[in-house]
Amino acid sequence: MAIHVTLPDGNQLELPEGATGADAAAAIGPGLARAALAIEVSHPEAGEGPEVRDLARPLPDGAHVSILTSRSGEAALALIRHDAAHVLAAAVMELYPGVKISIGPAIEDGFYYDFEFPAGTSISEAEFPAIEERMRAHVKAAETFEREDVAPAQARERFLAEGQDYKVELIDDLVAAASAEDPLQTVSLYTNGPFTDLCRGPHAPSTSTVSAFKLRSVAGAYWRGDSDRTMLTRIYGTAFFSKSDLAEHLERIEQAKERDHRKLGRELGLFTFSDVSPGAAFWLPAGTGVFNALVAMSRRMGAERGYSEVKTPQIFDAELWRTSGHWGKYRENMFTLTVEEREMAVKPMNCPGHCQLFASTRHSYRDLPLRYSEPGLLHRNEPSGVLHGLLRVRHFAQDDGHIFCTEEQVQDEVRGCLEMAFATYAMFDFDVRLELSTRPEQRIGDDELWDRAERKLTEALAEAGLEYDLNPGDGAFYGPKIDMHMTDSLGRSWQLGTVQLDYQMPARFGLQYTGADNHEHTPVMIHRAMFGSYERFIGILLEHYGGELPLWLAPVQAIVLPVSDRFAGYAQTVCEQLSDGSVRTEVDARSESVGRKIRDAELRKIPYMLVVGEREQAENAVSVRARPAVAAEREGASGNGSGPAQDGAIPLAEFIRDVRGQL
RNA sequence: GCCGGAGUAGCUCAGCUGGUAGAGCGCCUGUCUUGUAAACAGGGGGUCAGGGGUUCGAGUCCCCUCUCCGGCUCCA
Repeated sequence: MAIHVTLPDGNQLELPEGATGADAAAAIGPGLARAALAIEVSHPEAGEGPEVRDLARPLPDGAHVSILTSRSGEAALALIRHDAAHVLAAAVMELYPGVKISIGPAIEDGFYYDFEFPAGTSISEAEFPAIEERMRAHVKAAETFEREDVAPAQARERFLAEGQDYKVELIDDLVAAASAEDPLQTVSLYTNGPFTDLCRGPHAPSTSTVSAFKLRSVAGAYWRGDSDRTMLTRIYGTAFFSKSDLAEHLERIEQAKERDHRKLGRELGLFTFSDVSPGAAFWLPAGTGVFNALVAMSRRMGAERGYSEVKTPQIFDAELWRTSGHWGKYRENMFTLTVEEREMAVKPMNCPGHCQLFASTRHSYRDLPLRYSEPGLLHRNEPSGVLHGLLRVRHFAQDDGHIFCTEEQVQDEVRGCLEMAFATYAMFDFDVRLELSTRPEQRIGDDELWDRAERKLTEALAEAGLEYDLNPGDGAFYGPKIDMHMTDSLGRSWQLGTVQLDYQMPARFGLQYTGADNHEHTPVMIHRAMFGSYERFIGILLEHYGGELPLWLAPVQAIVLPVSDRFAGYAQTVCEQLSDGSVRTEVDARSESVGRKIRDAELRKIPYMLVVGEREQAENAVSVRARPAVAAEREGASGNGSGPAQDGAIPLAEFIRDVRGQL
């Protein structure tokens, strides 16, 4: 009997019955046989989707197969990273007798393994060299990964005897998860050298492929992600097929550190942090300038779209938060205080204040939609461990807005929010990805209401012709939402704006409007933000642009550099004329060399450097040096793609006109 | 909040097993009067995160607190 499998090019391969992936590779060619790591098998007729399997497993007749080698991209990398996790566990078990192992998967960019070390043993990066040395020994030994399928009870007994409680729990859960009609027959064990692990697989034939690896960091991680359970020690590492790929990856990480917004914020003099107010940025003048430029943009765009800016208090009686529902669900994250025996809280969001505003007067359906905006200052008492630069703070400002409208208006309003969001993001070169989050398990309101709300969001997305990912169950407890995520220049994803439908809060606050039927109705509330928080958005922008902000956002847009003290007067004139033309300009009047002034301006990433001396003064001109990104944008610039663009002296009036055209 | 690590001048960091705190850059002053990424010289600057302890003596060892960093959990 022979079996037939189909190769990716459509050709059929005939193999003896019982042939394995390795046999298939060998049948195709000896080179491939050597390079093969695993095999992707799918069996469309049997309804079996693609699955990566060990080369040693027999192939089913009629399958479609594809051999994985080091050139198979992410799937192959994930395979050897998982191998590396086993090698790590093997090394750790040898070095630390009594250690308990839990799980060790491949992840994006690498792998980890979670351990419970014996009491009194703690691991730090100082131990990495010793662990890596043991790992290298296992790799050098080219230990084969042997798969064994055994009865769950047998595996359980084995791990129980070894004191591997986490493995026992995993087996128990696997057994429990299987149905009574279809009980779990076997679990698979993989052994490399002295180490055996409960593992679904697959693995490469041997540890020898894991040649370029590095342990990266150590961290705590809760067993099964549950904060009520044991904190395990997680060791992170990464692995590649070649030393050069590894080196390149480590280099990228170093470059990312250079773009860290916390570092850039300090270097560019934008903001600072202090022990006296953890989780809150102190904005320096330059950073405040960036902040205000964004606020101005938000105000302008809001005004163009029928928003009315409002201002509401920072501190409210607890009663308001009881009404909104925050007191019950969110109290731990609010800053509370007692004022003359009244319990009060600093606002963590603006919506209840806006509801209060709405309730302050009577409304007719003719007033709707009513769109309030407020760059509101918020405080949220985030747990200390989660604070992170500008990206996770306790004090921040939101470009917040709330729309009160009739149910019939919801769809148009949601579409309007999406339009505003895309108009906002168009100012930056982001790729924006949308996510629709639907009803969570914990929710208020009946299902009919949720059906309607979700349908309205879906239809608004469809009308706007937007693609989106569905995120079932991730909506807010009061309504479904559309979240907007961006991918930055380093490929990381960040959540920015949000559009949330809320049928609950208006009802809780007893908000009403008089309809055309002369009856009272409850409005629908839409919560929306484009930036999310200004702090977070600026942090993301800094990392995205590596600190080189677009011209219109740069705190200082041009700096005038007189070549000597004699031209300070002319420099001042140039500065004033630019400032009059709304270009944020400074003069570097220090008695320093031009080279020095250029260097300092470059380090501050100031878009335009204007050198002025004898010739410029005589001709009422400036010599322009521009940072590459800005030069590329500016018409007529002589930038050659790399390096700074330098024009000869051009008339000051012409420069001002050009720059204003760019703003 | 949890696990681990760290905190020395404005910044980046050095300071071996305990013996009265150092560099570079920045800053200030003076000289230089500068043509596209760092002129030269001199000077000021630190309760070594804060508090407690051990010791004849603590930046260094121990304990507590705070903050930061890397993760985990969380982000309604």
